[in-house]
This record gives sequence, C-alpha cells and structure tokens, in this order.
Amino acid sequence: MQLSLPVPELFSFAQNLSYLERSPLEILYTVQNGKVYRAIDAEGTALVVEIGMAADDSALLVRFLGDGPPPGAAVRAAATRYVRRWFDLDTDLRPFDEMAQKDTLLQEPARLYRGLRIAGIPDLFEAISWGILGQQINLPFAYTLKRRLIEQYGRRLEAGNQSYAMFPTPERIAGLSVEELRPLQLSSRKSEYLIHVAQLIGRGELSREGLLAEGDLARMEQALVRIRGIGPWTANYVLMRCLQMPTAFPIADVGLHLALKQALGWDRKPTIPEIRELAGGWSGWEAYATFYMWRLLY
DNA sequence: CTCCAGGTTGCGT
DNA sequence: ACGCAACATGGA
Repeated sequence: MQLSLPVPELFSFAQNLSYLERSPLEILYTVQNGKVYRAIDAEGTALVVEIGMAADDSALLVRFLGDGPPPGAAVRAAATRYVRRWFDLDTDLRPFDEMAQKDTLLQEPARLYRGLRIAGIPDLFEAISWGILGQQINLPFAYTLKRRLIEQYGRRLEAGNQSYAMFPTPERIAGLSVEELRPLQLSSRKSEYLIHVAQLIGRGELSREGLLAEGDLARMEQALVRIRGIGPWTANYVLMRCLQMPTAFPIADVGLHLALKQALGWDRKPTIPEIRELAGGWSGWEAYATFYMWRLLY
C-alpha cells in the first residue's frame, strides 16, 4: 500500500530531511537511507509510515508498515492529512521566496535552505507539550524531558522488526498527578500545565479545529493564552508548528534573538522594538522567516 | 560561582 | 501597565 502526494514548487525533500536529522536527541522519528519513519495516530488507528521521495522528485511516497491489514480509506485519509501538515505541502512558498531574496536578513538563509518547509507538529497535544517543555531551558534538556515523558507514558508500535515511539495521549497524561511527573525532572509548574492541557484536550474543550474556528490569528492566540502555562511565545509557537499559520510570530523567542544577533554581526541581541523594525518586510510570512532564521542556529 | 537556555506566573509597585 | 523572583537543570 503506497500513496503518492505530489509536492508543490519550492519543496526540497533533502532540505526537510536535513532539518529532521539535525537533532540526534529526537526519538519520535528516524531518518534512514533517505526515508523518514514514524508512528502516527490516524483516526484512532496507530500505524507506522515510511516517507520517501519519488525518483523524479515530483511526489512524496508514503508507505504503511506493519503486519496488520491494510488501512481503510478513512485511516489513509487521516495519515495523508498528517503527512501534508508535517511537510507543509499546502503552502505556496513562492511569495516568501520572492520576499526573502530582497530581505537583508533572509536572503542568506533563503538561499541556503531553499525548499525547506516549516516542520509541522500536527498533533496539538504534542505541539503544546513541546512548547511547554522547551520553556526557559536549553534545548538538549528539553529533549531529555520529552524523551522521559514518551518513555514513561507513550506507547510503542512494532513494525517490521523495529519499535517506534509515540507521544503520550492527552487521555494518559490527564489522569496523572504532579507527583507522578516531578520525578521526570519537570518543574511542578510544567507538570501542572501539561496535565491541565491534557485535560482540556481530553474533554474536547481544546482542539485544533476549535482553534481554527476562532477565525483569525489574534483570536486563536487569545484562546491559547487564556490557558495556564501558555503565554505569547508558546501560543505563537503552536500556531506556527501545529496550525500552519504563516503570520504566527514568536517574537520573544531567544533562539530568534540569537540568530538575529549572529546574522547582524552584533555583539548583543536585538531588542523587541528593533526586531519589529528588522522584520518589517516579513509581513505575511513571519512564521517562515522565524523558522529560516532558527535554521541558522539549529 | 554566575549567567543563560526555543518563558510564564503571580505578586509587588 | 511594568518589574521581578521563582521555577529545574545543564553547560559555558
């Protein structure tokens, strides 16, 4: 069973693979021989997908691994949606490319990473959790926390002699107490945040669809920021990585500040007002601009 | 030892 | 509205 998903212009599978391979600490997917593997949840069915590139570079080829029966139409459709969001296949990047070539800060990364897509985190709970875990600590430690959370509370899926990790479901985390998460070395606060978000999602009070129904970015951000543990940074991070909002802009992000400092050759990080000024031309593409700037560092 | 990491909260002016 | 300590841990 193999699906073929045609890719848009300005899509580079090599660039996306290179991004996915950048951290050896990541355990939710693996890259081998030019293909990506991960377990996903498709309409309640867990399955492992293998994603590669067609020989003529025209389409992503998605295969379902495992010993079970071939997935039905609904599951295939859900898996397709997942892959489309993961690789952001539905964005026309040409306007960004045009803008970036004329932008002092972006022209270098736009050339280096041409065809790179914002790596989506299609699952809302995973996206918010990753945002919360990453708050205020260095990235390697954030990965350590994520790994512990996954090993302790996520399920594993076997396929083709391999074992694939899955991020814990909100239902699993919703029933935990702070005392159970603390030993993973999460702060009490972060433990509370995760459990609360898990409960909201588990009860259906928070969902990707519900957020999208808010209409515009400002309202989606408001809805997210009302949740304890989600501030402007996390809200915009989630809007960018999970909801594919091109104008999401985590402007207070330290990584962005460091990337700008480096690109500008300054001996200090730019201030927020300075960043607003520098990002004046990014209008409509703040998320992609941020992602490309990050790529300079990570 | 101090400062900073993909921040946010809650309390104090 | 704005400032600031606290939060947990690791690395420079």
